[in-house]
Amino acid sequence: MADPPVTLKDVAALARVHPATASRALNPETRLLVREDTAQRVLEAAAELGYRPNTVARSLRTRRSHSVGVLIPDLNNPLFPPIVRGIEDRLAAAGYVALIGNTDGDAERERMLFEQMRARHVDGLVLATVHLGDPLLAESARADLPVVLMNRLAHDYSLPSVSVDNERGVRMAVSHLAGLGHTRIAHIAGPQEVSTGLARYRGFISAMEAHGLTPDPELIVTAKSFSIDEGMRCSQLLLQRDAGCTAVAAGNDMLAIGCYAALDEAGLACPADVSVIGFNDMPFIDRLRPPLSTIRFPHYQVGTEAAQLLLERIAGHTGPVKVLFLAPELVVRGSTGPPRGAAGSPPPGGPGQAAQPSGPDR
Amino acid sequence: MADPPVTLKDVAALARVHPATASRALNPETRLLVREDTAQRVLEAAAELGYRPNTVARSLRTRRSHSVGVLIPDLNNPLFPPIVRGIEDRLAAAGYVALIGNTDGDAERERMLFEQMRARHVDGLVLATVHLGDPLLAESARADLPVVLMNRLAHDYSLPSVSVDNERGVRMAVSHLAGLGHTRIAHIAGPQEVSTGLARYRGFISAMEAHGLTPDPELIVTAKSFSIDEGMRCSQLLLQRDAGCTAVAAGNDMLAIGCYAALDEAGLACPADVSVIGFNDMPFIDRLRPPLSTIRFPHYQVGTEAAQLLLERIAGHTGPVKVLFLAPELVVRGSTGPPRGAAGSPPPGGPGQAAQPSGPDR
DNA sequence: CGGGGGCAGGCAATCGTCTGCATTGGTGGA
DNA sequence: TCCACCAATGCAGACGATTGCCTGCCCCCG
Repeated sequence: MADPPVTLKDVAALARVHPATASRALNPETRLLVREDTAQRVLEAAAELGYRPNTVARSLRTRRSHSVGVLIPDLNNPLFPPIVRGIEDRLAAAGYVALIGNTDGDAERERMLFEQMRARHVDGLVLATVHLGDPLLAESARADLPVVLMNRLAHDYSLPSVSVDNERGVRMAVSHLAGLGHTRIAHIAGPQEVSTGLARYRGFISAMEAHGLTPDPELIVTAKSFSIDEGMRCSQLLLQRDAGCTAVAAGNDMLAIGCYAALDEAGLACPADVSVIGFNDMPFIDRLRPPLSTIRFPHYQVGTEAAQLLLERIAGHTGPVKVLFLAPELVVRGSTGPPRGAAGSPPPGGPGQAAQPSGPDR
Repeated sequence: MADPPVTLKDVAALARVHPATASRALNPETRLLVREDTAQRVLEAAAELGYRPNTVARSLRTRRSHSVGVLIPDLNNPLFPPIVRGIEDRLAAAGYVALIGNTDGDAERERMLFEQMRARHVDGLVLATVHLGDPLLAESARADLPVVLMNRLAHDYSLPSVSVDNERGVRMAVSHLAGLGHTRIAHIAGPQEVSTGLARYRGFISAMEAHGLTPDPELIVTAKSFSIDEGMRCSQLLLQRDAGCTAVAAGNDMLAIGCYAALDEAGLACPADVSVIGFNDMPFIDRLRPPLSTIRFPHYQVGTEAAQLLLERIAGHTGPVKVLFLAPELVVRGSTGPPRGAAGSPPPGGPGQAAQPSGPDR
């Protein structure tokens, strides 16, 4: 019933050559070691039999699995699907596949998955889960396992990584709000143990100062995680303090969603009472009411670039470490407007307005 | 620099046994062939050296890759991340990994990915992309490759599959709308080449009849794909026809989002002018304004069950084919209410109301 | 006419693990 | 005392592809 698997030996037999010759003929790298007509004969034989090389055997011999591990916090976070697709697409083009692992932010799970990946002899790793000073990095180095960081960075710049320019993104957000006339701008910061949370917090501080505004500690709350619940909790805190904030720059879109919920609950209107701006431009975030103004970055491209960098390391490119920062972009939608009673510029865009190229942020 | 990899031979040497014995001691299945104390010695040696079996070599020998292929249309469709996580989690518990492939609805891409999977000697496949009468199914059968269908079904019930009870789900939606007093209920049907689109369409027809309502062809539009754009196009068509519809049962949530956009554009309010109900209860769909009423089904569980079924087939369970239908559930949110001017029952729920157990749908 | 050189392709080892079969040593029964 | 038998372990051959090395063979030049 099941077809007997076709092996290299079968192909060789049909082409009347030694398996070794067949192997060489089939491999583009070594084809030139074989006479043109012989190679042709082998190729035909392979086609006729429907030969498919056994990747497993090949891997054993060449010590290349042509697979890479990808560790992310949670695929359910809408941020990741596009990134993962970027990775997978780029990898597929090079004959690689990705093994996805979800850590759920749990260090133990992360370690377990890491072991799993090693056992499967992945040729490299893309890590989106790294905490500042993660022990996995040292271990990967010891094992000579190429690693690329994504989205988050290690504390030094010693590893290839792809990330968005978080500082710059937040500056764009703050500039936008300040330009609308806001002065009491709050920040819901992400967790400070991960580089994105930290970078955006720093960006916020420096952007405020650059605009001659003093960041008020009363107006800064730090979330324990990038989640809707935490966004809500932090926003409630902010509202309770009653420090007169008219705009909120959230650490990411999830936190912004939580902020929406808190405003709703408090009977406040967005953007009439409080403007909100997010970060990431998650898929479907433009379908909220009001559509969320946010900082976009090219998710898919983060994935492709990360894969590209990793493939280069795997191929043995040993040049200087590349650290890529992709440019963020301000997307003005309906959640940001001038503060109540301001005689300033009119709201720059209604719902559904097209993205606006990056504003004057430096 | 790089650690020399620890092999079975190394472990055997340290434990002063033959590699074969070490192998048997390490494998729970065969451990009882080895004397207790010997096994213990081997285990200790393995632990001391940090031995990790080479999965590649093992696969070559046992012809089990401990990996399965998962073909889905597009990971960016929010429906899939939870399902994929379900699959991955269940598989991981059994020592398997998933290779994800995105077909983008393209038959050629699908075929290519299928070949890729076969080349990698996956032990089985989970297919969420099957078109009615897909040739891949025959091919998998020829290759003795276990297959589980997900979300969509083949036209006969000859393959293990996991799916939601679509007919019943739509009946629940229609019952809900009819119960609110709607009689002019439209349906935006999904593509009829895939079983979900077809089943929901049929469910709609029969549900209407069950409520003594005649389904008006004027009020039924078929989308070419489950996308926002198509939902918008179909809704516009519906509104142009001006056939007096007061409620729309969309083939899925994406189509419903498109419907929102079309209503917006036409200056109509939901649910005051037109009620809308979706299908799937996608993540974040409850954050729309108004929050979308919809039919929920347990995404994650679809994934775990599919993985479970596949693992059973892989393990050689050869019993009767299981076809699983998971129960849908009506989730009433803010997008459905009584038709304008109806003196009927008050709207059953405001925004954010909790899910309501399945209504009287039969 | 002899030897050097280069091209094609064959030979065989190897990657690390598993497993059918052979071998050992010990035990119990006739 | 001898043999049959069992349990525990060793042996060696796969699994399928790759690759360093070697052998022919032909050609060219001296």
